Amino acid sequence: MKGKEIILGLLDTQGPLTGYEINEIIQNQLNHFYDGSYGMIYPTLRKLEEEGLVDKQQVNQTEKPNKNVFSILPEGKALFQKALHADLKGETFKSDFLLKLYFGDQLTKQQRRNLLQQELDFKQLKLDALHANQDEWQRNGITENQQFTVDYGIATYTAQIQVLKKELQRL
Amino acid sequence: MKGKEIILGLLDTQGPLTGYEINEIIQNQLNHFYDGSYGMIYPTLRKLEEEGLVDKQQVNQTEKPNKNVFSILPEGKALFQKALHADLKGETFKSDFLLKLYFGDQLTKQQRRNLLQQELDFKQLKLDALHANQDEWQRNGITENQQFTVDYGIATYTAQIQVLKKELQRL
DNA sequence: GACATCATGTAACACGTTACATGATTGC
DNA sequence: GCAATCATGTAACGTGTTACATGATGTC
Repeated sequence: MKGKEIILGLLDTQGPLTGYEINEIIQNQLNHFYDGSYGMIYPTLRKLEEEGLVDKQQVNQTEKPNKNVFSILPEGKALFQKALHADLKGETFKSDFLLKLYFGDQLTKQQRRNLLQQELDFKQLKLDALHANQDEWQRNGITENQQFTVDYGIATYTAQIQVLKKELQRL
Repeated sequence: MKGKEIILGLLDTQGPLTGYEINEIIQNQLNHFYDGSYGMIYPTLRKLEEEGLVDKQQVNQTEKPNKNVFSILPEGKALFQKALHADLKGETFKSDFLLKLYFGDQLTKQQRRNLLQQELDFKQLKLDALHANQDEWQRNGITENQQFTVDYGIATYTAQIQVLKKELQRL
């Protein structure tokens, strides 16, 4: 699944949304298994509209800036269903941290420690955010499957934090 | 770090290599934190040569097809060092599996089970490959840091396999 | 004769990133 | 006056993917 299908999926399961709201969901709920930005969201929404897969409605607001609310159309729903039932694609993971360590034979002990510590802090932040967000999310309703994606993320981060801590102690 | 720097890094740390050998290393040793293919390797090698960062030498072989062996040049080494000491970039992770589950409220129980089972099989394969490869790798020499990247991968996959199994049992 | 391994490459395309550019409203 | 939040978008670029295209040598 790519940006296009993910936006369709969000519109299909959460109802009409603005580009801004789509970004919020991606940053908060999909953060640990997908990564998107405005630079992808707005151009994609425009394309989806051009292709007749979504519908745009302008909403004027007085206390806030005006906004464009997008709704999914039947053609969009069909395309999303197709994507949802397509063959499972492999995941991609790229880690600058592991690459640097892999090549980092020439690094000093202090530089290695720094790398490990930075990565540890980073992962810890991610884990905290996941926990914090889960509480928020549960109040607005979360499905069993979505809860599982959170559990999966927590388990992954927790295991990684453990390995990082262990290695830091060893050094 | 991107393809360009990774290839430079491999040539710097492992000595002269062919495109084919670079691919082998990426598939076997970097597999769990980087993903590259011939479609990236050969065009990148050509660019590196054009930029004067690597040197190409044709080697004729009798028992095997002829090959092009690439060596890193001082300019290439400098660029690689720069990349190695640059700020740590965040990682990217994209999981088709988690995306489908996230959106998969409408999926039947059987479809969910299939997804989980497929992902479990997939992760198990990755873990087995990592273990198998480690043995091979250790014989040819592995640095402490490289050993850590393996441990990190094993810990991650193991944790994920556990969550997947638990969820499968629950269903 | 078929298959695995070694070996190299291109062309067209898709996709997303980065940087830029703007601006209203609310609350401190 | 300033920061935070809400809100939208484009242009240029970089990077990698997909599909295609080829072929030698060794081994079962």
